Parts: sequence; C-alpha cells; structure tokens
Amino acid sequence: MPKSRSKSPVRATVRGIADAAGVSIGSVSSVLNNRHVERRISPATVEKIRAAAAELGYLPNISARRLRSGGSSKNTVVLALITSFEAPIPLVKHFIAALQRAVAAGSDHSFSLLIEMFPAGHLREMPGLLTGDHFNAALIMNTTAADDAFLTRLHLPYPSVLVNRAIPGYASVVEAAMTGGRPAEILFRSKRQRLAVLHGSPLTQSTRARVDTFMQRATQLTGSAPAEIVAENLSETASYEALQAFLKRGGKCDGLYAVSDALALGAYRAIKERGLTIPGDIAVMGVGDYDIAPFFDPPLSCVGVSHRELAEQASALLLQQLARGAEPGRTLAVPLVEALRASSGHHAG
Amino acid sequence: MPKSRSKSPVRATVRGIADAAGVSIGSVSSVLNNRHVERRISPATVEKIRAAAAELGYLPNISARRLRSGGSSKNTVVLALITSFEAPIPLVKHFIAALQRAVAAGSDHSFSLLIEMFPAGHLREMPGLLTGDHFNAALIMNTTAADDAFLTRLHLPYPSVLVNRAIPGYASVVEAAMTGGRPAEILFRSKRQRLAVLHGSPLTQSTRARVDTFMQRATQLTGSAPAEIVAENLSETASYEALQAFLKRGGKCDGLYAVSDALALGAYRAIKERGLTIPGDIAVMGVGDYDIAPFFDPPLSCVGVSHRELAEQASALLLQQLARGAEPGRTLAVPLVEALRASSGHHAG
DNA sequence: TTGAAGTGCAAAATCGTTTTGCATTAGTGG
DNA sequence: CCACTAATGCAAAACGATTTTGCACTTCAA
Repeated sequence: MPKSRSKSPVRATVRGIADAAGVSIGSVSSVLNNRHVERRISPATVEKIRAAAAELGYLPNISARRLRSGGSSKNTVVLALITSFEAPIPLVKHFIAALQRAVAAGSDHSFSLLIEMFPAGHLREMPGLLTGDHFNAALIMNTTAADDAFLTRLHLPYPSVLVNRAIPGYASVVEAAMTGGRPAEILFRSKRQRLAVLHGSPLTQSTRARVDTFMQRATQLTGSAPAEIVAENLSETASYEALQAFLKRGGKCDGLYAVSDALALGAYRAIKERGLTIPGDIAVMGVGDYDIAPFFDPPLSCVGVSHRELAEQASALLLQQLARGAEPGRTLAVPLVEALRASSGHHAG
Repeated sequence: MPKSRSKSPVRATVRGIADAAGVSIGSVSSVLNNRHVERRISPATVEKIRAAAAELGYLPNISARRLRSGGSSKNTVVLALITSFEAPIPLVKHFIAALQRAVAAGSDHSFSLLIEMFPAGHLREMPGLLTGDHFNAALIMNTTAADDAFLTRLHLPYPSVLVNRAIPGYASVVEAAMTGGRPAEILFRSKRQRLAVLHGSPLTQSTRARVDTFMQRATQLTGSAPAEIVAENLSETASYEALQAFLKRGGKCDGLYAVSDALALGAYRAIKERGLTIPGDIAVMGVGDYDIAPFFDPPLSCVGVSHRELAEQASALLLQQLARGAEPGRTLAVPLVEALRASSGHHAG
C-alpha cells in the first residue's frame, strides 16, 4: 500500500495524485508520461490516475523534471535577459540574436535563454534576482536611476553585464563618449548655425550623455546654445507633437539632432507638414537604432553605435565571465559608426 | 570524514567541490552562498572551498537550486515562446508583452518566460520539445512547412498554441481569411485597374493566403489577373530591388498590395526614385505589421490583423489551456482592421 | 578534574520527478 | 494440487542543491 502524506490541501504533485488515486508515485509518473503500456499499468489504473490528475489540475514541476532526467542538457546554463517593460524592443532583438550566436559559436555547455521584464524602477522586486536561483548569469538593460542605485548598493552574486550603464564593480558595455559631439560637428560642417536637440522624457543615462555632449560641442562651434525640444515620451507621435509645437510658436532651427530614430521619424512629419524641406531648410541627424533609417524619406544620417555590435560585445563579455569565473568588472566602450545620408545634406546613400 | 564518491572526472557540483576540498557538501553550500559567517565555517576551510570551486569552474545547477529552495515561486510555470531565427521580431515583442500582461492580470501561479529559437525547418531538433522537460506550455510561431509536418505527425505532450498556422489537434490563432480580398476591393474602389501584388520568398502559410485571396478578388473585380512581383527575401532592400526591376522593364501598375510593411517601405523608395507619386501614380496598401506605418511618407494604408490583438488572443488561449487542462484544439480567427490613410488615395490620417 | 560554553563540520532531511528492481497476486498446464 | 509464467504496481534510489540538527572536539572557569 502506498504511503500517504496526509497533508491537508492536496497539492498537485505526483504524490498528491498518487494519494488521491490510491496508487504509488511511480505508477503516476508512468501514466503521466504515457509510458503506461510498456510499464504494464492496467487500463483501470490508468483511468483512475488520469482522472485524479485532471481533477487536481496537475502541472509538472519543470525544475524537478530537468533535475532528474537532464539527459544531454544535464547542466544547462540559464542566461537571463533582464529589461524593463518600457524597453525599445529592437534592441532586445539584437541581444537575443547575439546571445544565440555566441552560444552556438562554441561552448561545452547547453544554454537556455530567459527573458525577465520588470516595471521601470522596480528591478529590486524581481524574484530570483538576489538569490540567483533563476539563472546563472544576466544581461541587464534599460534600468532607471533607482534601479542603478539598487545595483550599486547590492552586488549581484552571479556574472552580470550592464548595457549602457557604468556601475563600479560590474562589467558593462556602453556607447562611446562623443555620441552627441559628432552630430554637432557634422551639422556645423554642413553650414548649419541654429542647432536644436530633440529628446524624450525621462532621460536615461545614455540619452542624457547624448544631449549633454551635443550641447557642449554645438555651443563651442556655433557660439550659441542649441534649442532643447522635449517630447513627452519616446514615441514618434510625441516627437511629432513636440516639434510641431516648437515650429508653430516660431521656433527656428536649421540643424536638428534627434537622440533616437523614433524621434527623428516623428520630426520628419512635423517638418514636412510645415512645408519645410529636409535637408534644405532643416538638416536632421539620428542615432541609427532603427534598421530602416536608410529607407526614411530622405534617408536619415546617423551617428551612433551599432546595436548589433553592442549586443555582440555584451554577450561576449558575459560568456567570458561565465567561463573564467570572476573577471574584474570591466567597462567596454563600443565605438561610434557614422552613416551620412541625404538628411544631413550629404548625397543620398 | 566526508564520504567521497570517487568518480573519475570530478564534476563541478557541490559534491565535486566537497571531495576536492575534503569537506562535506553542507559546508560547501554554506560557503558558496556566503553564509559561512553565520554557519561558523573557519577561514581556512572557506579558503579551501573557494579555491576548489574556482578550480573546477563551478556553476550552480539552477534546476536543483529552484527545486530545493523554491520559496514563493515553488511551482513556477514555465512558458516558452518558440520561434525560428528568421522571425520578424516585431511580432515577438508583442508576444512577450502580451504574455506578461496576461500573466500579471490574474493567476495564482508565478510564471517565467523562456525564448527558444530554432533554425527554420529544424524545429524537431529542439531539445526538450518532445519530452516537455523545459517548459509547461509553448507558443509556436514562424514554422516552415517541414516543421508543420512534424507537428502534425507528433502531437506535443503539453498545452501549445500555434500562431498563423492551423494544424488539426492544436489550438491556434490565425488571421482572418480575407486579408487579401479587402485590399483588392479598396484599391478597386479607389479607381485602380492595373493591380499588382508584392511578396517575399519563400511564402509562408499566411503570406500565401494573402497573395491568393488578393489575386482572386482582384481578378474578379478588374477582370484581369494582377502582376506578381517577387522579392528575394523579406527585407526592404530586396523589395526595393524587385520593384525597381519591375518598373525598369516597363512593368505597369496603378495599385500595389505589399504583403508586409517592410516590403511596402522598400516599394516606396523604388516608386519615388522612378519619379512616380503615391498615391497619384500608384496607390499602395500594406498589412500594418509596422507600428510606424502612419509615419511613412505618405502614411501607409493597411488592412491586416493587429499584432497586438493576435498576441493577446494567443496568450489568452494558452493560459486557458493551462488552467482548464486539455481544451480541445480550437482555432481562433483574429478579425481584420482597416486603417485607410493617404497611400491609397484616402485623406491623410 | 569536571562541567559548561563555544566551535567547526558531518550527516540527514527535503524539494518533485523518473526509473529500476522486486514482491505480490493471478493465471495456466501438468 | 503444485509449479511455473505472466501481470501488476510498490518501494527505493537516484538527480544536485540548501538547511537543520546534532555530534565531537576544544577551551575555559570553577
């Protein structure tokens, strides 16, 4: 006779089903995996077990299952991609791809990729973050200042790489410093004198840097500070409305730096609707985070890091940490790439 | 004295470390979790254990860890998003978001989301797919015909929902049938007589349906079969080149249906470069899979399913299956939505 | 010298599953 | 009625980790 645990609320485990059906857990497992024929379980018993399983709403515990029958994927390394819900997903896509490539390229382990999302500012509440019992290593992006403060205070007990955030003690991959400086130079060389910068709200560590370095270099070159146009959020629509309002109230500029391509796209519409031309009346620079920037009308000039490159470096750094044990937290700067197209007055590309 | 297992190659487990350091596994665990101070492990022992762990390149087995110290997330349900590498990722984004919303909305379980990618046509080789020991339920998209055949033959032993594929026995969410018919009607009503359809290669089950229904309805309305323009792949560039070639060799049309927005964007460029206008010379219809279609120049008219809606329905269906046990494989058709904008000769939106 | 307090670590229990070996019962032929 | 096979399903041993318990030793004070 199978021993019963006699716990008050029957949990939906093999043991719970076994108790409910009055059989042993071995039999339950056999039936649940459709091995009942080769294990020679009688039809009546199979039926009893199936009924009990359905009744209890059984769902197998994946951890237990993998632990027991690991097979080839015995010690699977679990990689987590941790990002806030508000993330620009095109970036996420590159990370998924880069991790997959890095993993495929060469490794004795087998990997699986977990996506964890948290509401911006609430990283600390993510289950498993502190105990490290959900993954072996993590790639963390799109954190807010509050999240960063939290990470600074408590060092995570497993390999982790931050994207576009430099925090002491962590490995990180960031975009090169002059992301804002180059656009200022390019617009200036294109004979623009009244510059403006367009950004969303709130500013992150990296967009803040873009705005600041642009302001600084632009002021240096043109002798006057650029206008700062702030959209309500990071969407095309918000950008469109912000620039429309700027132009309507008589704002003037002949060179515009949008700190994301989504903003640039919204700006395009506002400029054209106003009857102005690109780059004739206003030259526009973006950062190259949309793959389709070359298909804007006119094609958008960009200065920024390649998302693909950023993702590639971050993945590599993570796997290195995993392989070599505790690597000192190194910060890697990804170099800028320029793509000059028609929107800045260069010939179409 | 701790008992040793004396296995030839020392594996990187707590036991392996314990053997190497000559201590018990309990002590190893304490040190590895930085509990050594409250567990009163001597500094010398701590050092020995740390050295052995580093030497062996220890990585904790996540399954074992979760199994033992599950805590609140004791029975975590693992949801997998399975897609081919070649997937249009914008869709993936919607699924991630929809699953997260559905899960947050109401459930007694805690969930975690796994992303699994496979090379198109090689779904069958995915580890854990048949045994079901990697996840509790799966949402499967972007399969090829070969993958579909495989799924037909072997029924997966856990709840699963297919996206844009109808296979007997599986629950699935597909776009409504007339995705191609409506664009034909809209272009015809807009006084276009020489229609054309632009698609990539290879055709999937759903793009094939779009092309076919368009062809059929267009022929019915205009009295002649539309031209079929085939791009080499699904990219903007391929589309640009295909339409450019078509126009260069004297191909004529005044109404174009592109079966994805990426293709439409490439088409825009080819049309404009040729000195033609949209919608004056050629009216264009897309399917609305780019969020930024309203920001095309001119704004792109679309008839298609909302990706958000598709993802929402699929997630809901998956969670229903999970909750109610085995639900009969139901196919859900997501209705079409129309957004008529300037590109089809309607007023700008 | 002896009891108490303190130290360091081994051993055992546990998480939920799968699988292997074995014990029991039923069925059959002589 | 006995022996032998077939049928059935139970018990126990893993899987790799964490946590709790408790034993053996030291050290110290009385």
